[in-house]
Amino acid sequence: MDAIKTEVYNILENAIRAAIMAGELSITEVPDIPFSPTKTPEHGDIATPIALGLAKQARMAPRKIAEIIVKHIDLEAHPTLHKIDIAGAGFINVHLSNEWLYDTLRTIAAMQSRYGTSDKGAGKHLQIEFVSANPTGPLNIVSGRAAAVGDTLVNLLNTIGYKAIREFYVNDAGGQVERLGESIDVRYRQALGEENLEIPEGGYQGEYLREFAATIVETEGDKCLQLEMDERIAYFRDKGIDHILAQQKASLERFGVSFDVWSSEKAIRDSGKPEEIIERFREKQYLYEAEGATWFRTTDFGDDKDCVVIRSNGEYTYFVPDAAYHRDKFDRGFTTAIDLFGPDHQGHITRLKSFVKALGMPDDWLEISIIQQVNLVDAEGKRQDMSKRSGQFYTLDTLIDELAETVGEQFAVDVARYFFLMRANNTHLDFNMELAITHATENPVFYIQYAHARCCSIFEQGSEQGITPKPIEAVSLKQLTEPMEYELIRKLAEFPAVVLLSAEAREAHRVPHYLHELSGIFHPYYNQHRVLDPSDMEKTHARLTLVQSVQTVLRNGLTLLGISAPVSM
RNA sequence: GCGCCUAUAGCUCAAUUGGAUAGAGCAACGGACUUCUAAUCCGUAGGUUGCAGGUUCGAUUCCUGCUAGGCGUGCCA
Repeated sequence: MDAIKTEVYNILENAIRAAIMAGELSITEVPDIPFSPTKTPEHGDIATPIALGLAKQARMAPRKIAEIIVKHIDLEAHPTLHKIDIAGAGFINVHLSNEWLYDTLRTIAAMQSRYGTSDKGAGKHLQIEFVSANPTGPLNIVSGRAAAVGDTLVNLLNTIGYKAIREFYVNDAGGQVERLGESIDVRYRQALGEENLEIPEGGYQGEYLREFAATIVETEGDKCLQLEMDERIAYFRDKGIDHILAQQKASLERFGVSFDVWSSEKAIRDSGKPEEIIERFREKQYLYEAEGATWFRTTDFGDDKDCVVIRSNGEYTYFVPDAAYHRDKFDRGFTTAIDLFGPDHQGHITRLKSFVKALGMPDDWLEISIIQQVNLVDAEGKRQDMSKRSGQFYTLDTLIDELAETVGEQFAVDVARYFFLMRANNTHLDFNMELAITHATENPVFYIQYAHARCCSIFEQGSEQGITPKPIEAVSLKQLTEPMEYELIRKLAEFPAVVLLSAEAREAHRVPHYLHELSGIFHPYYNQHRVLDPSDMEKTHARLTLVQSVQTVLRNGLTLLGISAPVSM
């Protein structure tokens, strides 16, 4: 599609230039020619509203302009063009010749799993940071959404030629992990029979810490009580971080997400970089002292309030290591860093961007996108609170467990990933468990997977009848004459553009929608037109080639999403 | 109070970044298995794109002001 668009662009550009030369269009220079999507085959394959855009400047009716432009195009000289129409308010609709359709099939056949790739990214290094959940509890489903989105974005970016990596920032230092240590301490002592103990303010109430404490009692008995309280809490903190981090990793692996780099906040704190950051901020006069604390002037960068970077007790707030961490990313040579934040971090966006700017990095180097909250809706349609502190959160593992009961482990992961990916990042997502479980067979992901399985089934059936697909050079593609076949190929041709757009806009949800649309053409086609027809082998082979292309695109698309492409269902 | 996000069919959401008649899936109703898998297909119905202005050839998309919901909001991360 890209090559053909360029070709059409050039043809149109030359036509406009010729019209200007002939004195028929009173405009000074050839503008950018926009293409608009064609929603129906009647509008051709490539359309442009360029005549509408020129109307004012040329002081002429759009349709008249379109006529002039089209007059300067010699269809005979361009075999790829079938015909050109002027329609509506002055749209120029370009219909391509069938040869273009066949080329699409040839391209897919030649590129196979690489169909959809491009070199737009030119090998630039990108880093996507996502999930980055505190090591204080199991991953909840918002983290699951972030994991699915981040993982897919990396796939998409790598597909269009970037070198993108997945990174997880572990907040293994600071107040929250101290509360973790204290909470484990309480559970540990409770497990040993001590009474009248309560989880401290800001601590973690979840059942998982009770279980974890029980395993400590099992392996170490009561000997931890011999430690001083401070030492004991630090011991439990470190032990807890290791344990919970391992759990989080296991959940992510189960979900099909593996990170390339795990960064540690503690390591950043210990590296001396926070001190350098503070020094630089101080030099540039961004800091001031007030109320016993050190503040950063985020208001200089458009925030509504300044923020504390060094607390009155002398400790850094997490802003400092976070700023140091982002400086570190920059120093590692990434051309762009993309952070996927949870909904509770939106206040952090302006601050972090302020730090990035204050540290002399380019404005657009850091992209931040919020993965909005996931509301778990239960059978009664009631929303459930998923805060970690409340202790009644719903974890990613629980979600997959519950789905797996009905559809099995592999499909559970597939369904969850698809549900998380099908919505735009910045919209709130209602995850209706009841619907996902009881109507599992009506899930869009099955619709797509079934389309793929059907393709496979056709080949299996064919080989039983002794029909094996021929190489595309030996196939008479002219046999593909049905409108649905035309529609199908047009859709297949869109795939690389969908991948490109999706990656550049950081909008993973476009891919699931595309695959659903493609399946929505294939299923009816399958129902209405027989592929294997022993009485017409020419047509059979042409259709097999088409089905192979559909299969390839479905598989490539599902792979991008981390969803399996089953050969049978 | 201030900031960010959201508002589109009864429900959940799309709409190729400003283009042509705003599209899918659920839910509802009526049909199709002697067929390459019925996890499918065919048909019917569903809309003042939250409200009011503005920008222009053209707005679901951009701007302003409202309304409603969610989230965030100076020493947690």
